[in-house]
Amino acid sequence: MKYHHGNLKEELILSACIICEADGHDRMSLRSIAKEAKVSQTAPYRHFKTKESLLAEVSTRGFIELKEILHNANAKKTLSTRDKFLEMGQAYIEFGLSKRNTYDLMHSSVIDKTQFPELLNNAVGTFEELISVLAELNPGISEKDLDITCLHHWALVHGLVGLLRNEHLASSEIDTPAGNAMGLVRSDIKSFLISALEV
Amino acid sequence: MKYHHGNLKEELILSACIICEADGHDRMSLRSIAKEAKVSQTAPYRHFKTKESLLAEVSTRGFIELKEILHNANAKKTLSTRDKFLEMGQAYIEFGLSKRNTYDLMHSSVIDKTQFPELLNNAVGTFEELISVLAELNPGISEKDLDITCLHHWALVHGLVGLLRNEHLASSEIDTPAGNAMGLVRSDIKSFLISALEV
DNA sequence: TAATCATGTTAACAGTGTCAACATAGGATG
DNA sequence: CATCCTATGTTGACACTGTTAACATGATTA
Repeated sequence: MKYHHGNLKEELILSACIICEADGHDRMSLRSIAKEAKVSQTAPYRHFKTKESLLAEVSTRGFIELKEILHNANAKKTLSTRDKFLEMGQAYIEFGLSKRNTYDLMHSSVIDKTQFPELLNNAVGTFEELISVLAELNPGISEKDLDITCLHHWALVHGLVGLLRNEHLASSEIDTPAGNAMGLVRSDIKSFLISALEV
Repeated sequence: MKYHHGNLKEELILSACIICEADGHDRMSLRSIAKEAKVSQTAPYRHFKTKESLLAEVSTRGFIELKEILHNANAKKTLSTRDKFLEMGQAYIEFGLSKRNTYDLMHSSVIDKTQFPELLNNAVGTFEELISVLAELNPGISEKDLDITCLHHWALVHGLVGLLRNEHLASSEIDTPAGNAMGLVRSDIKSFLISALEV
């Protein structure tokens, strides 16, 4: 057993990503991931000033992955602009629902993004992927209107993720208008987007 | 100093509401609110099985307050249906931004809503307030379409709250399209709603 | 009056983030 | 090659957390 691990920082981040997604960031302890890396409980402090800064790293990677997903959707050259836009919306929602807890962390207030510039940049970058399709979709639109339209659509998909994430409300076990609507939308996200975005 | 407090449960809930809003639910400790009530650290356990169930109470009250706010907006008889709808949207967003941390808790996954029926009912009830205006605004709409339209608008305002909550992104200190858009929308929520909802 | 039961307390447990003090190893410098 | 420095690891400790068990008190009720 060698004293120095060699690749501890990266391994801690990867473990943290897995545990955050599996259990939720609030149930992740530094000690448990240190244990998993077979390292003492304070070893992570050589690489991360606080728990928050490890979480910031996890969050950053989440945004990077999301950005890539959106970028890939946007890069499907066989699709029309409209379809690329729909594809991005759908991809966004699917990311939010499949990486539920990670998505949660990314929008959580436990991390002060101003203290982690790289995180902030990547978070803002999500917006820029959206901007690029929307600009293509609305030629001649003013910059201001473009920004606001973009925020509008971001809010829509972000909000939908937030509501659908709530399995309790969305579950069809509960026969309520809210539950029914969520069931319907969840089963056919694309149709919902088409009607909601009116594109 | 009397042994029995007399009104401990209610006082704990009120303290919890205040602390949750002030510091965020994750920074609230049972012990600290017990201390504030000048009671031993385990006294709360006579009234709440777990910390989660106290938080559930706080969340429930949040939904009740939100429902009332929406109901009041909807009850302004001098307004047209359209204006009542806009008023509700604006009231919803303002609640989300002013009761930032409470709103956070209400949509947090730390509470399993299926275990707290009253909470679940009140959460779902928010939807029903929205339903009622939307039904008035779209006479003859099918129930299914009504539910989905409602979810659509709920997602929009919910998502907007989520994004604007993120002061880091929204702050105009950062000169990015996202930051600019958020600044604009934040300063005139009603205009945004009018254009976004196209009503 | 006596018994019951809701509501309080104290003591303890395992778990947490974090810090200070110390240990080790490997690379840079003389 | 010897030495020192620095990055990276460890141990031990602190104050704090949620939670439980065992016990105390006092109001209600039989």
